[in-house]
Formats: sequence, C-alpha cells, structure tokens
Amino acid sequence: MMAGTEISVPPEQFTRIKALEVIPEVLLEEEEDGGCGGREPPGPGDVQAPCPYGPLPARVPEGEQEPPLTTEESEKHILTLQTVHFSEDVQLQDISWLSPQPQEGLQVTVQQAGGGGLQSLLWPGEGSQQCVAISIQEGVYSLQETEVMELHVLEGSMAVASEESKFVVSLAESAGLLKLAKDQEEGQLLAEGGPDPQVGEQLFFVEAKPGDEGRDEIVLTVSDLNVEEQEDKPASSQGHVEKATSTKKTNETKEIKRTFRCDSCVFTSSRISSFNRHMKTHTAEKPHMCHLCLKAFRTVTLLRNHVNTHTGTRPYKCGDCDMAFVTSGELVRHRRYKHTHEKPFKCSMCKYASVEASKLKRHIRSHTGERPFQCLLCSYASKDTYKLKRHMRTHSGEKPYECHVCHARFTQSGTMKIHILQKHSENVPKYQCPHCATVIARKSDLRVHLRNLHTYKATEMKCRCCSAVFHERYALIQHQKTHKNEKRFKCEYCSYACMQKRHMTVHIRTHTGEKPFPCLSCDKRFRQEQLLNVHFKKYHDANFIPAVYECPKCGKGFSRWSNMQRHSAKCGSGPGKPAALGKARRTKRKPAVPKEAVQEDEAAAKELPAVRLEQCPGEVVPVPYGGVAAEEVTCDG
DNA sequence: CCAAGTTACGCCCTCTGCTGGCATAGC
DNA sequence: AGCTATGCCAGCAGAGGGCGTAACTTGG
Repeated sequence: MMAGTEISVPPEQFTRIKALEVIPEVLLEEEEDGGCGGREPPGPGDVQAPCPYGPLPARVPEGEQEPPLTTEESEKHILTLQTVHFSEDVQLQDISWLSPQPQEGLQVTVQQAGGGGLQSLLWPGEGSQQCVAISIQEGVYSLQETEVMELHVLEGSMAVASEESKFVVSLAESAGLLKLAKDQEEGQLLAEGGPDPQVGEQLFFVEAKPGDEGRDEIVLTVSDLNVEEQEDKPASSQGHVEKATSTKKTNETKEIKRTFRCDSCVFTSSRISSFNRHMKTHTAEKPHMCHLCLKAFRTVTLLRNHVNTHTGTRPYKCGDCDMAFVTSGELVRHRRYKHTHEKPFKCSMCKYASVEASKLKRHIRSHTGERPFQCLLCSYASKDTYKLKRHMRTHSGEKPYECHVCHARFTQSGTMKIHILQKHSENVPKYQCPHCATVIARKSDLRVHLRNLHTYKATEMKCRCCSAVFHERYALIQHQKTHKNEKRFKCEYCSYACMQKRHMTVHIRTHTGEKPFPCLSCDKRFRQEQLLNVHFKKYHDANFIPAVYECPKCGKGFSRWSNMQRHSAKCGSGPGKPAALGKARRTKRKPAVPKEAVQEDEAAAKELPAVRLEQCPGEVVPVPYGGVAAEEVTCDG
C-alpha cells in the first residue's frame, strides 16, 4: 500500500473492489479478435482468471461464479457503492485493459447525467503502488437512475469536470470486470501524490452492473481507460473517445470534437447521444414484448413491425403493383427487384450487380471458390446454406416433391417440373437441332447432342469405307450412310460385285478353283468353311439331326426353306400371305448360308440341309432326320 | 421518439447444365 | 448375339432472384 493520503470516508461508505483480476492477455487477444456484435462481454469467469499481479484484496472466492444478471435486476438495484479501488499490488501499467497507457495521478469525477455532484478519484500512487478509486460522495442511486452517468477524468489534482470530456458511463450488464462489494473496508483507497504533469487528459470508459444478489453490490466494468489525443498519438483500437482537436494539458472548457468509439464493436460516433443510444445495443434489455408470441424487442418500432407480421398488416404498398410490405425497407427492395431494377452492389470482377449486398457476397464466392458450408457426412461443401440443405437430401433420401399425376417423387422441384412437362403435358416442347433433323425432348440433351455430333474435333475421323476424313461426327455419319448398300467390292474376272470383302474372297475362289477347307474324314474339299461343316455333319456325324420345314397349311415336311415356300404357295399360303410365314421371317429364320455363297457354289449348296435357326412351335416344327427323303418328312412322323 | 434507410441472415424458388443409368436402334 | 451410339430420364449441383424478418443507423 502506498503511503498516501487516505480519504476519510466512513467504512460503510466505501465499497472495495471485491476482485480486480486483470484479464489475461490471452483473453484480451480473444476479445480483440472478436468482431463487432459477436464479442461476448467479459463474464464472471473472466474475473476468476488468475491474476498475474498477485492477489488483490478481497478477491472473489475461488470458484465463485458471477451469475448472469437479468434486466429486472439491473433496473432496481440500489447503488450503494461509494468507493472503488484497486489493490496496491496492481500496477496500473500492467493492467493494460484498464489503461493502455497508464497514467499516474489521475483524478476522476463521476457525475450523474442529470447533474449531481458525485466524485470519484482514480489515483495511482508512487512507484508500483497503484490504486484506483471512484468515490460517490453522496446520495444513494438506483442503477436505473445511474444507468447514464458522465464520468470526467481529468489530469492533475483538480477534479474539475469538463463538459468536453464528459462521456457516458453505462451501467450495462454487458461487462463486469470490476466487482465492487459493499461494506468492505479493507484496502480503502487513498490518493497520494500528485498527478503526473506529463500525462494528458484521459477518459475512462466504465460500465457498471449489479453484482451478486443485486442489492448489495454492483459491478463496474472498466473496459478501457484512455483518451487519446489524435494529434499526439495514433488512435488506439481500444480507445473510446478521441479528440479531433488537441486539448493537451488543459482543463479549459472549449469546443472539442470527439469521436466516441464503442469498446465492444467498431462503432464510432461524433454525437454522444448516438453513442449513448448505440451502447444500449450491447445490452440485453428488451422491454417491449409481443403480446402474441411473447418475443421481446428493444424498441417500440421493432415490436410494431413484429406484430405486423402476426396481423398481416402491411402498411407499405407498392405503387406499381399489388404488393405490400411490413417495412419501408422491404418496399424499397421490392421496387428495386421488380420495377426500378436498380442494382447498387456491383461485382468488381465481372458485370454482375445485385439489389442486395448479401447477393453480391454470395456471388463473390463464385469467383473465390469459397465454400463455407461443409457437409458433415461427405466432402461436399456449399457456397450457401440452401445448397447444403438441398444436398443433404442425397444423404437422407428425402424426395419432397411429388408428381400429382403419377405420384412419382423427386428430390428437386425443377426435376419434377420437367417430369410433369414431359410425361403429363399435352404440348410437350421439343428442341430441334439447328444442324440436323434430330428433335430432342430436353434442352440439356440437345446440348449433349450438339456437343457429341456437331462439335468440331481437331482430330480427323476417317470413313471406314473410303479415304474421306471429317472433323464433325455428324458429317462422318452422314457420309458413311452413302456407302450403305453400295457394292464396293467388284470381281476382276466377272461382273460380280458385293458389299463385303469376305464375300468377294469366297467368290474369287470360284475363278481360281481354290478349295482351302479339306474334309478330314474323306477326300472332299470345300471353298467355304461353313460348307465343310455341313458336309461333315451330314455324312460323318451320327448325332446330327437335320431340321425339317413344315408347311403351315398342310403340315408336309421339307428339308429346305425354299422348297417349303414354293409348296406353300401352291397350297394357298403363298409368300407374304400366311401369317406363319411372315412371323417366321420376323424371327430371322433364314438359311444359314449366305445367299451369295449358295449361288456361287451350287454344287455344294445342294448338299446343304435346311438349318433352322429358331424353333417356332405351331408354325415350322423341326422333325428328326430319319434317313427318309427330306421333302416327304412330316411333323406326324 | 419516429420513420426511413441500411445491414444481415435465412428461406425458398427458378433456371440452367452436367452426369450417368437405361432402353433401344443400328451395325 | 454382341457391341456401339444415342435419346430419354432422374439426380444433382451452380447461380441467381425475390421475399421475410430482425436489428441497427441516421436524421428530423
């Protein structure tokens, strides 16, 4: 304890700091990192943080928690606090949150907004012995009354209140760094030594709130305590009041422009009334309650707007359409969207412009690729909340959209819409390919069509029939169609021509006499492998059972398709007439040997049995080859 | 205190386009 | 019969429009 002049105040009129524990730097850093609005006020737990400066008198007992204060409490508690002091163990320069630039010898005057004569002292002592005092000399004030106080912090020993240096002490519950307990006499503050003449005027920002149990104590929050003179030093981020003009080393009353800076957010204002009003935004006080849903609001206007959402009252009507809105802002926005098309928010990277800032912010993510919304079940991340919500249906399997016609369900409304359009609508839109006759049901599929068939390809695509090359697939296909039915292979010995090379190879053997397929069981040779196989089965395979074609009219059996046809025509079921014949053709019941090959080698063809490719019961039934004349075999046999 | 303006977040919607499974026609 | 090409179709994601609501700021 410094050897100072004790302020002679009866013990009961002093309230000693119950606990002044400097917020650890880590906590301070965390607070500073917090953005506007999101910053939580220092809670009771903060008070409990270990004090690096040694124990303070009357510390808050270990483990004691400061219960959160309610609005009701803060309104009615009696301010019995008389004096606030810091422990002598605490060096002012160490408690940087209290005073970023600790000063010695400061005198503080606290006045009630309405006038009053409250006085306090902030009086650092000699050397490391420091103390702070706020003395309220007279009167007992409820917190409600003292919610707005003006704190005058002056340098020097003269506690002269300067109008210019006034600022608000809010008894908010938003912060509680200094806890003041009533009826604690220990460590009463003394002012000793004079003010440092080198020190400029400094303002302290003090918030107060009721402490535990409300009645007996309040909590003063000294969030930051400094006043910066702009021309002398750069503005501190923690500063609260900045002078626009220098008032260095002066107590004179003169016009000074100050910027009031909120400690809890980035708000600044040149008007103390605005600052005062702003500070209320950091309180949880919401006295205006909705009688319909019991939701509370800070202002009457907010409550009224809210109630309008219940009642459907929409006083702001659009002059250009039938829309009406609860607030003027909604109407303005609506008009921009629908009528004026004013888009104040412009993207710096493209031509995009939006009516709302949030839309521009969302748009910017398409440039940056930022995806803040991470799916918890997979690696997908979205650029906005809705897409993530929509994506989550892929995990849940939810299909909220149902077709009213066929009751098919869909994950997205757009998919259902397309479904209804394509499946259940009369005038189904079709998309005509601009380059060919193709008509496609969906625009997106037309795009695929264009990409696959009508896109220029750097690599050449060769015709499989000639030497022509193309860069577009559609052109290639069209060209290759010109080769269809084209007998490109012409015999150099006769007029024969055919469409396939393999056919020409066989044909050429009729001129050369080549018979490359010898029978291993006899001495016969064949020009085609298939002729060899038929020969082998007929004459050397005991298990071979040839098929027989039966006339569907009379049931007579034939070993050859052509013979049966000829008979059938005479029988009254001529070619093209009987259904059985037509159906047999549809089932690909054709001679196994190509027509050309049969014609080319008639001698071998005569050995061919009728080979059935498919069974068609009731039409042409295969009958066992029993060694009788094939033409005469019937189904009955 | 009030109204207007601003900001922010959220929700829902539409339009768009890509993807891959499927059916089918043609070779 | 097998292969390939291609249209059909549902699923899914990107981008953006429009509105609802609450909260805050500003100026009168």
